[in-house]
Amino acid sequence: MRFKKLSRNFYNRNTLSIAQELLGKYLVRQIGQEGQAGRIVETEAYIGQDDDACHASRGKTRRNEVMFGSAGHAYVYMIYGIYWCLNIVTEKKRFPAAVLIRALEPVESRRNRELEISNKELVIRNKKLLKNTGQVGMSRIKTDSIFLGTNTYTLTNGPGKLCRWMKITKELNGEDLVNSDRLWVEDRREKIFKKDIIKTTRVGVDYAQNSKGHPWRFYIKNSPFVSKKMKFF
DNA sequence: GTAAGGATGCGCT
DNA sequence: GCGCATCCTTACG
Repeated sequence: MRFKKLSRNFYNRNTLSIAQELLGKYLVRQIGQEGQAGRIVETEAYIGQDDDACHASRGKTRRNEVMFGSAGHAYVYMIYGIYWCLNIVTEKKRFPAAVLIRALEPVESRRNRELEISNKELVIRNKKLLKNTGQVGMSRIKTDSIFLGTNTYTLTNGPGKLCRWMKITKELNGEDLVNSDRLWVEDRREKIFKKDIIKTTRVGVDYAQNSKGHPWRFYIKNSPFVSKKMKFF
């Protein structure tokens, strides 16, 4: 393996720091010889029982018990009867907190056989294309694109969609991302600067009277892959 | 462009 | 029963 998986120490910290530092890291899914990787471009923090938008706010249940365990594990839950969402557990044991992965920039799919382009080059290439044409080219994930009948652009710009693309389901609930060979996050040594991180309120938590206004959503400025519609130009 | 509604499982009151 | 950390399609102007 070329890149280092993020360690327990990375996850066993303050959730707001982790949510921001996960931007620019790479989520990797491996299924036998197949797999996908995506650059994380959008996250949200859910922190403890005082956060009334957090699933753990009303205590420990069968669904959310992973959040109460040690950091670095996957908390996967079903939403609206159709979609799965992926969180990564943070903070010390017994403190329920996690980071929701909301959007990726897809960079690899081993169902394609074009593996010669480096991720860095691909990201640069996408930025250039975006600047010049307002479009993003994603030749390497053509197979998935055709399979889903949609643009690569809109393949992973939402928590439900990225799980669909990566085949993340209940099966991975509780998976230890520090040791897993099925799902992990790796550092490809890309630095995201503070000035390029947008902080705003979390999506879909209007019901949370106390914490709905907290600026706990983070995304990479100007990324066309975030879940909310972006204004170009 | 915006708005409304449907699909659908399951956790919680 | 109700409502959800979603997403897509349809119906408007």
